[in-house]
Amino acid sequence: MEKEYLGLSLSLNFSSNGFPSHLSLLHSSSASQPSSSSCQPKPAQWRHLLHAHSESRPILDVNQAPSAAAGRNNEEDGGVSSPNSRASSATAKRSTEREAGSRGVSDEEDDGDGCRKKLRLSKDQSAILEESFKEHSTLNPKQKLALAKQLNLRPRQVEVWFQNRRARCLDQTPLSHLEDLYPVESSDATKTKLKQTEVDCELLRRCCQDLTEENRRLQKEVLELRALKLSPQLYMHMTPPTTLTLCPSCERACGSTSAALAAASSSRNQPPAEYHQFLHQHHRHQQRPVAPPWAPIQLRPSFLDAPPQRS
DNA sequence: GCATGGGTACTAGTTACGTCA
DNA sequence: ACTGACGTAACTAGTACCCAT
Repeated sequence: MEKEYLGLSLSLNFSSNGFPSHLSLLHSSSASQPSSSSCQPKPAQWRHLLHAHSESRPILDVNQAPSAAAGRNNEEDGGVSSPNSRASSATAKRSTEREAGSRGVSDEEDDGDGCRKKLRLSKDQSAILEESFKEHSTLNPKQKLALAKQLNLRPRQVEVWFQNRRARCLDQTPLSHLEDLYPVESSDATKTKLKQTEVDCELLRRCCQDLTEENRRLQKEVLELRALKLSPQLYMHMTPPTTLTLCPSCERACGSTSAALAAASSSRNQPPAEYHQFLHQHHRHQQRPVAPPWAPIQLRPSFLDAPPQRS
């Protein structure tokens, strides 16, 4: 599944807590804050409400093994044909339930226990699951069944645990390549998705700062060049270069600026190397971290005539 | 070879329960 | 005893891929 992670806009507005608005939203929702729409019961809530009003079912001890849980449907324990049968059947059911308007009720009857009771896995169960996760972060149907049998859980529970575990563990993130450029100190060694989102946010904030600074510097440079253009006696003394040379102080072509100068000089027959040296003599080069790995700044060849861009 | 539909397996996001300070 | 924060099990919705037709 290929995803375009770097489609993020850099025109993010950072709120007072340092998070872009949509990330703040993510942050808050992950912290289980009730959403605005929670006034109206969601399907699961309907299910819960329905169950709360029906006293016909006995309360089950969900920490008991499936075989011991009274009334539980154990169809999955033999789920050879459908390792993800519950999810799949739920997916298949969704459309029909939507049409029938009987959402949520049929699941109960399939499950046998009605409401969502939360199982707390024992330390042993968690340890075995962790061990298994270290070996392979995904399970094939056989492994899932074996693990479920070993742990006395339903295969669906093992499956859910692995899904949640994968969500919690992020080794590679879309912005991980920026961490070398912008090291972020983290107090906690364990990477959760939420923590990684915070780190990503910090990376983007720093990149944004750098780009703003770069933009300011370039605008200043354009102004200087424009002023230079208006004083003809200055480049009367300059000899046109035959080749474009590297800047001796920074040992690079000074990024897009020199490229734009080269482009401009090729069309205007102006001396870029001398301009460059002049700039070095007249203002200090800022040594920044390596430029962020996204699109280089494109300047029009006629940028010397263009009015300064507003940031 | 192609379109199509069903099944499967996954991710992202959300909800709700259990625990703890 | 109560409460809010937090971790996480369980859920929904959506998507990609595979395979049979």
